[in-house]
Amino acid sequence: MSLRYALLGLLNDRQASGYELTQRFNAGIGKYAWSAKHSQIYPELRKLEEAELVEVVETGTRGKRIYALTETGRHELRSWLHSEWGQGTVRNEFLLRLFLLSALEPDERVRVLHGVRDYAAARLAEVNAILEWFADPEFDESVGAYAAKYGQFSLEAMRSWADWAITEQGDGSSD
Amino acid sequence: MSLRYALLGLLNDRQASGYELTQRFNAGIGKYAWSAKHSQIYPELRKLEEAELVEVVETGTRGKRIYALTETGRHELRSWLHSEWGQGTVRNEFLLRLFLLSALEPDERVRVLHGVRDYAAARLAEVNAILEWFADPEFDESVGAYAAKYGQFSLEAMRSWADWAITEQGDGSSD
DNA sequence: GAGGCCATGTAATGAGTTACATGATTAT
DNA sequence: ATAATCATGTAACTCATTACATGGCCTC
Repeated sequence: MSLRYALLGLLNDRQASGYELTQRFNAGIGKYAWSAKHSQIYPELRKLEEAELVEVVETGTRGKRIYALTETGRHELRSWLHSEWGQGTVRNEFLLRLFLLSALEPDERVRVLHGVRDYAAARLAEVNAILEWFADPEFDESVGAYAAKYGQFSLEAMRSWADWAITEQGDGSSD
Repeated sequence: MSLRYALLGLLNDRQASGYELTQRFNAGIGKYAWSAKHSQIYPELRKLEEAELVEVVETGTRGKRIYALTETGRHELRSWLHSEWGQGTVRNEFLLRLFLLSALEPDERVRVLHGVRDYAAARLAEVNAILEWFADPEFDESVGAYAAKYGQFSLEAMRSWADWAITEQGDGSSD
């Protein structure tokens, strides 16, 4: 059901076509929280329309259909956000790899850990750039602001963890 | 393919039956990184056996089959851990909710955020307990040690984020 | 007019969940 | 004997990815 709410949430921010929603899934949300391809998005929008949670507010050239939330849809989204937050689906290949790291020899592990730290640092730079963008007072709050800040905190945590893991391994060479 | 590697990784730690692997999925890995039900695990183990990545090393009463990694399997697991760590599958309902938080009115949002902070704090307590357990010198390193430490870092990040988000909302009442 | 992007769709396949189904062993 | 736990499996369904398919619009 999460895809459904992801779509409702994005449409709550502003109305959009399936194509545009697909783009947005490739950006923030898709990278960090929930991803979907157009082949899943288009049929889901049709279903949401049928359920009257969204409606087509404009049609354009070459079959373009712009969807917007209905009041029912907005209500549905909010009641989901109020429902239990614990333990939804979690699927994180990255963390899975961490769980299995002990399968490597210490020296191999250190090499991999350096890669992780670099990865975290690179992502953190991305997120910091986004946060500066949000700091511009021209925006007030868009969907991404909370998530971006969360990304900053958790990428810093990842980087710190990698540093810890590397020194734990007896290799103190940093950078 | 991740399930496959999750199983290989758990078996690398020590040999196990499908039933036991199912239990382990309900604990650490399943809670934080990757989950699976027995109905998916049993058939996958059969496939892994056919591919000679695992083998049955012991059969017990009532159809019990204990699997162990083969050399091929161990090699497969390691080469996966050496392959590209960037951007695997990410599916995190919790983070999705964060992305969509702006759909709530400020006061509702604060209420939800308090829930998030409490959730993070509770999970952090869990993880800290596990880490004390690992600190016991009787264990050296098992699968979970790196992951648990990562959990500690990232749950602290989540708690800090929630605190930040709550004060950002104009409600400074902490604890 | 060629190539890239906009825009939507369907079909086939694979991954994952829920429900159905069975039966042995252990503890009370 | 009854319930809980051990132990494995299959079937039906839903969710998600990859591949196939079409065509308009815009820029060079």
